[in-house]
Amino acid sequence: MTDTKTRIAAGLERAFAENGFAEPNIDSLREAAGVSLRTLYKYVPSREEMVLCALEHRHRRYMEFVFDQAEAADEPVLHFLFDKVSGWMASEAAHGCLFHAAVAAAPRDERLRALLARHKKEVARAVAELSGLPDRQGEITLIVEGLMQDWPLHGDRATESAKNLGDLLVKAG
Amino acid sequence: MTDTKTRIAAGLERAFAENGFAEPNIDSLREAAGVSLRTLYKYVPSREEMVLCALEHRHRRYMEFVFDQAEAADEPVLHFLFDKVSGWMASEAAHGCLFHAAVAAAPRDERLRALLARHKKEVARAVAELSGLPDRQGEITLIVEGLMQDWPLHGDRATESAKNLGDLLVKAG
DNA sequence: GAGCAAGTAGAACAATCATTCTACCGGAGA
DNA sequence: TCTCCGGTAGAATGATTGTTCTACTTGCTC
Repeated sequence: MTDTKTRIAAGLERAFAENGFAEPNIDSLREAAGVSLRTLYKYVPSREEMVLCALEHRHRRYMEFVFDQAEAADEPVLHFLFDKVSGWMASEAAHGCLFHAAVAAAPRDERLRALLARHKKEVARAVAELSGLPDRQGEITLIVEGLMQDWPLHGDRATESAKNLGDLLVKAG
Repeated sequence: MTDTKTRIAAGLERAFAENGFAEPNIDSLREAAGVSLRTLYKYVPSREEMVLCALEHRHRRYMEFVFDQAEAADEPVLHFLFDKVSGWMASEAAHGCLFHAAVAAAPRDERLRALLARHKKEVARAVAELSGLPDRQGEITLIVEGLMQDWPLHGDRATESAKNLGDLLVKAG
């Protein structure tokens, strides 16, 4: 039995991922969290905090989804990475990166910007470690960002483009 | 003297670009448009329409900024393209692509999604025509998307990564 | 100079919002 | 058995929202 705070965070994450950050009001967030209004505010005392809470939960789930069991790959490591990212988009992020979406909705919010920066930094570090191409970290990051942005529009064609670029990167050393 | 509708569209575009789509209320939009409330509603009869109006104006300005005078380039054409895009980010889009931001704020809005798709399609077509690499359209689009997403975080380093990837693409033919 | 088109300024309104508060319930431990 | 603890249900509140409306001004044209 997961504890209440985690259940709330998971529900909030799902609500924001499905409906964006502008639309959902407190009552729909409460319903998604599956909890009473009083309990919701007890654990997450304002709407702003609800956004941060959802994103922190998102970060943990994303890192686990993309980077766990990475050594089990029997395909080129960048193909494996881009397939994982595409799989994440397909199952969890049909509307694109949730962190960029949050910042886009409220670009003046410094805490959100900081959270985005921290998330992307940790992703870049994990990517560099996984790929074994530390001096190509910038290029791989850019491909991943492009893939996440382009996937909602072009689906698997975006994945193929990412893999092609990855191949060129590997070949060039 | 530009006509009223254009002045309103320009003001709305600026307001949404600076403050995102969730935060600005009608009165701040009115102020940015530099017009009275009555006039604002006369030309743009709802907040939803204001978003669409701003994005249509944005599209025209973006296409002009990035793709006009493209033949005057004396550097590799993809370098020219990525510099243009970076220049756009620096002067106009410090928070990333406004179309993706709009959709991210209200992912259920079909009209917004359609506008995003149309914008990206026209950009992809112009990119293919400019680059002279029509069968690499997917890869170039992905680099451009990655650059626009990554630039707010990494600035010129993102531009360099994009150019490196572009060079690999050209070399591979 | 009358009339009209196109604007400003801002009050009024109904709806919705985030947040707080009151009242109640089930179970576990002393 | 009593009594907290952690929860539910939902009403109350006060601020804010998008939108509409009234009253007034300015410049152009017949």
